[in-house]
Amino acid sequence: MPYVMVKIPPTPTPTPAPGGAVRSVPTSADVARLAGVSRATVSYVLNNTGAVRISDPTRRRVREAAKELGYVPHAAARSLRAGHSRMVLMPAPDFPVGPLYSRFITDLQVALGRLDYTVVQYGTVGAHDDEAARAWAELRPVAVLVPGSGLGPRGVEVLKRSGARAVVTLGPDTVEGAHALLMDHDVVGHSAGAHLFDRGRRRVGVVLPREAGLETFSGPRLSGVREALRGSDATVTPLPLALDEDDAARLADRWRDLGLDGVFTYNDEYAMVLLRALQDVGVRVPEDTAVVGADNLMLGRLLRPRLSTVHLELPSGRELADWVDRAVRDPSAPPEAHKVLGATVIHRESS
Amino acid sequence: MPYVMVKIPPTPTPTPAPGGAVRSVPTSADVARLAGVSRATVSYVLNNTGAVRISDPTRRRVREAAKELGYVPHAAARSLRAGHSRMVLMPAPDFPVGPLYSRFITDLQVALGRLDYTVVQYGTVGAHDDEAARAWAELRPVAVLVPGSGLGPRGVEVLKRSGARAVVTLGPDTVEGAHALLMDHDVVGHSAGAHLFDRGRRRVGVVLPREAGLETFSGPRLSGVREALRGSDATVTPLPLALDEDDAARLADRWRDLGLDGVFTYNDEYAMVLLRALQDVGVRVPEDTAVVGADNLMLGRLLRPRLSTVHLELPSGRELADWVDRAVRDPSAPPEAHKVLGATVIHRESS
DNA sequence: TTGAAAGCGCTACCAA
DNA sequence: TTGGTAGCGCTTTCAA
Repeated sequence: MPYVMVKIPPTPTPTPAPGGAVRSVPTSADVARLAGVSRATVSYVLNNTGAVRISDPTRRRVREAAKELGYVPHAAARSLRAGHSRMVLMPAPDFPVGPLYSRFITDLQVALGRLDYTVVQYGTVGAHDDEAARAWAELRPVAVLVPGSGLGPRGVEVLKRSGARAVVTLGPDTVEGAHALLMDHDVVGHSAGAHLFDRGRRRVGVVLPREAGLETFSGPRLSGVREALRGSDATVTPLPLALDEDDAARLADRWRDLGLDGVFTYNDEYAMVLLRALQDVGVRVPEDTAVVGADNLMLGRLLRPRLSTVHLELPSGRELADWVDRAVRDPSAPPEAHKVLGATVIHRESS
Repeated sequence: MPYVMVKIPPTPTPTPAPGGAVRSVPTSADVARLAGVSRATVSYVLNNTGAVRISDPTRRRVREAAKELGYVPHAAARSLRAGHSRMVLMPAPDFPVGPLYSRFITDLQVALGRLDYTVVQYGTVGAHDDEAARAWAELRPVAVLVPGSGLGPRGVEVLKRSGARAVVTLGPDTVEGAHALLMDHDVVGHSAGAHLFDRGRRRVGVVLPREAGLETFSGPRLSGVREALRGSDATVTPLPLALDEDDAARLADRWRDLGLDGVFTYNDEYAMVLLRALQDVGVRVPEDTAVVGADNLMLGRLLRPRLSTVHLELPSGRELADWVDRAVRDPSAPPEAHKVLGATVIHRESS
C-alpha cells in the first residue's frame, strides 16, 4: 500500500453562529451538529432509509434539529449525488393556450405526481431545437415532453446524450429517436368533412387561422377534410381568417361569390366570429351554409343556432403518465408512436 | 506545516471507451481528456472567463472536443458550486387559465429571460403553503413568484431560509415577509358598479361563480361593487351561478322576481351564459337589465347586444421583471406592496 | 498559459 | 446503531 506526504488542509471556516446577524442556509451538516450526530445519520433519518435502523431517541433529536433550523434538502446536491432526478420537463407554452390544453397539462401533472415525478415547465424564451434542447438538458431531466413541433432529431439526440431516459413528442408528426404521441389532427378535419358531406354539402370551405403558430394544427385539419371528400364530387376551399371581427366581415362580404354551402372553421372560436359575420350579412345558417367548429367549447352551445362541433378526445393524464413511466423504466426500448387523438362530431343546429 | 500518512486512493474507473456499447453522459472531464487539457481549462474556455487568457489553439481544441462529445454542462453541479442559481420559480396554475393570464405569464417569462433569469413553472400537485413551499425551496430558486393566495407567512419563511432572495405574491392581499403585487380586484367591481349607477341602475346583481378556486377574485369584485354603491339608494344582490346553461336558465327563471335592473357578471364568459339565458326568457338587455362583464374577451364584441365590459390593465412583463430583479439584487430591502391592477369600463351596447 | 485540488451538499458504502 | 468518508460535476484559487 503506497503512502505519500500530504498537506493537511486548514479547517473550513465554520458557519456563522446561530444567533448571528447573517443567517446562511442550513445544511444537513448543521442539522447533524445541532443534533449531535453525523451527517450520515441525518440522511438516514430524514430519508427513512429502510436498510439502516436508527434508535427512536436519535430519530427524534434529528427531526427536531431539522425543524428548528428550517432545514430543506438541496435538490441539486441530491440529484448530483444520485446521478439522476425524477424531473419531467416540458417547455412552457409560449402562446395563449385554450381550456383543453390547460386541463390536459394539469391532469398530466397530477398523474405524474402520483408516480413520484416532478413536472417542471421550462420557460424557453424563443429558442428552437438544439438551442432549446441544450437549455433543457442542463437540468438533466429524466424525461422530456414536448408538445407541438419545436423539437427536431438533433434536439432529441442532445437530450438523450445528457441522460434523458425518455423523450416524448406530442404532436402531428414523429421525430427520429423520440417516442411520439401522435396527435394527428387529420382526424378532426376528417370528421368534420365527413359530417358536412353527410349533411349534403358539396362546396366546403375550411377556415385557416392567420395567426402564427397554429399551422401545425390547421394544416392537418385541412388535409383531413380533403381526405374525407376525396373521390367525391365535393370541393374544398381554404379560407384564411384572422380571429377578428373585421377580417370576418370581409370574408362574409365575399361569401355569396364563394358559393360555399358548408364550412369547417378550425375551431369554435373562429366559428363564432364567422357565424356572427355571416348572420350580419344575411347568410342563413345552416340553410345557406352549414358551419362546424371544433374543440367543443362551452360557447358553442350558447350560440344561436347552436354550433355543431368536433369534440377532441385526448388521452387521460393517467394513461399518458403511465406511458411515460414505462418509457423511463425501459429506455432501451425502441421509440414507439401512438395515435392518441380521437374525434367525434357533436351535431347541433348549425349543420 | 504538519504532515500525515495518507492512503492513496485507487484511480477511478475510467468511463467506457468512446466507441463502447454503453455511452455515459459526458462531463467536463471527458472534454478535458479528449482535448488533452485540464478540467480547469475546459471551464475557462466554455465560460469565456475574462480573467484568464487561453491560447487560441487550445480554445479551438476544447470547443471541438465539447461539440464532438455533445457536452452539456450540468446545471445542478454548477449551481451547487456557485452557491446560487438564476432560477425564478412559479407554481404552475392548477386551474384552466384564461387568455389574459396566459399572455401575462408568457410576457413575464420573456422579460425575465432577457434579464438572464430562467423561469420554471413547478407542477405542485395539491399541496399548500408550507408543504408546497418546501418542495419549491428544494430547488433553491433565487426568486419565487406566487399568483393567487396559495402561500402564507410560514411558506414565505421557509423559502427565505432556504435562500430565496425575493418572494413575490401576485394576488389580492399581502403576505407577511413577502413583496406583493397587489391585484386588488376591488377596482374591477368598483368600475362596474359605478358604471351601472351612472347608467341609472339601482338594483344591481353581482354574479358569483359557483366554481371553486375563484373566490379570491369574486369576493373582492363583489366588495368593489358594494363600495361603489355605498351611501346611495342602490341595492346589491349576490347571484351564485355556475358556468353552465342549465344553471343560467334557472337563474333567468327567477329574474323577474329578483327585480334587478343591472348586473355585473364577474367576467365575460359568465356574462355570455347569463345573457343567453335572459334573452331566452324574454328579458330585454339593456332595457330591462343592463349587463356588464369583465376581462374584455373577444367574445364580448361578438355578442348581440355587444357586451359592455371592464378591461383589466395588468403590469407589463417588462415592468414586473425589472421589479423582481430589483428585489433580488437587494434582498435586505423591506417588502414592498404595489397596487398594479387598473380597470377601465368599455361601454358597448349591453348597458 | 495551464494544472492541481478544494469544496459546494448530499447519500451510500464500509468499518467500528 | 452510528460515524467516517468518497465522490457526483463543476468553478476558482493558488501554484507552477
